[in-house]
Amino acid sequence: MGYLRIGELAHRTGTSTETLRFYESKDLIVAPRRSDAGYRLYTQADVARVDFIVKSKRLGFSLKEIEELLSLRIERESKTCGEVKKLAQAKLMTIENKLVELTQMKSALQKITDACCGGETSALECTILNSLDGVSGSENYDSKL
Amino acid sequence: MGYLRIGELAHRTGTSTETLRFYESKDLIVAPRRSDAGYRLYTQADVARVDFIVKSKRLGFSLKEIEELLSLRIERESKTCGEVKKLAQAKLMTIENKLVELTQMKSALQKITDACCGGETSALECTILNSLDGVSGSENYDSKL
DNA sequence: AGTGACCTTATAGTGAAGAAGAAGGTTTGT
DNA sequence: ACAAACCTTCTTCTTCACTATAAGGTCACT
Repeated sequence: MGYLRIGELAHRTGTSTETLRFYESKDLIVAPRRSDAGYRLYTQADVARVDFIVKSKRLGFSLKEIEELLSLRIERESKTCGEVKKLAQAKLMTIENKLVELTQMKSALQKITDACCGGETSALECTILNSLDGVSGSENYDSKL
Repeated sequence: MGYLRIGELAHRTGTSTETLRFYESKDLIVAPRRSDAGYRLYTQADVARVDFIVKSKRLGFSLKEIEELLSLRIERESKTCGEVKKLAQAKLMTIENKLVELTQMKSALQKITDACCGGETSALECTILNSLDGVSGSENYDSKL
């Protein structure tokens, strides 16, 4: 009891059974235990894991990057603690960069909605690019790890 | 003078000439004026536009969504002001959602790096999924416009 | 016993976003 | 004048992330 079959997991995470099998083949989700008939049986932990994958995808991470994020774990006795920390910090920088860029985009969009239909005082022309004026041109950002 | 050829624009934006022609074919960048020989001649405005495209891609927007963002412009006499505002607000919500999720991810990663190698007090096991514990399971987020 | 909704593997196909290559014209430096 | 480094269009190829199809097994219900 308490186990989910693949269709139910797909439903709960907004994915599809094909996608879930695909993720398993890519080692993004651990191969779950099987029923006598060979059906995949998932747990709540799998729901959380798939939710994380879906979220991360929305944020522009590739499946490869998501695998890296999911593999981040500190274990006692781990010999690779330094590596974990290094990778985690690299990911943190990536995320902080995304946060900055998203925030810029947000304020640009807000400028547009604020100027729009707020009365007859609206600008002659306002675009998202104009709204971003003076906010970082090309800043030679390098996302390579 | 002042014009860039396609190679230079590619270099400045961290893209490639093929990518820029591809974006033009997809109407993400406006077909620029040509030299007598037929070479594309770009301006600073094009640099900003391509920079925006590159940034937006990093944030997980598809080329189709980026086209929508770029088409957002308020013009005086515009008959579609209401639509502009509606679309801009929808995009704003998408962005705010991304901001929330990124922020959660950031603090989860920070938990990991903080716990890691800070001494012998590190947790038995800390993963990004554990760090996200209690922070929104599946929240039925619907990104459809 | 049969039907329909589920599940299995394996293989092939799709769409997005480029990347690579062919065949040729242009520009710049020496 | 000629080579190197640009540029042009057009067509084909690749990678990623699914998506669909085929052929069959399982489960619950009537």
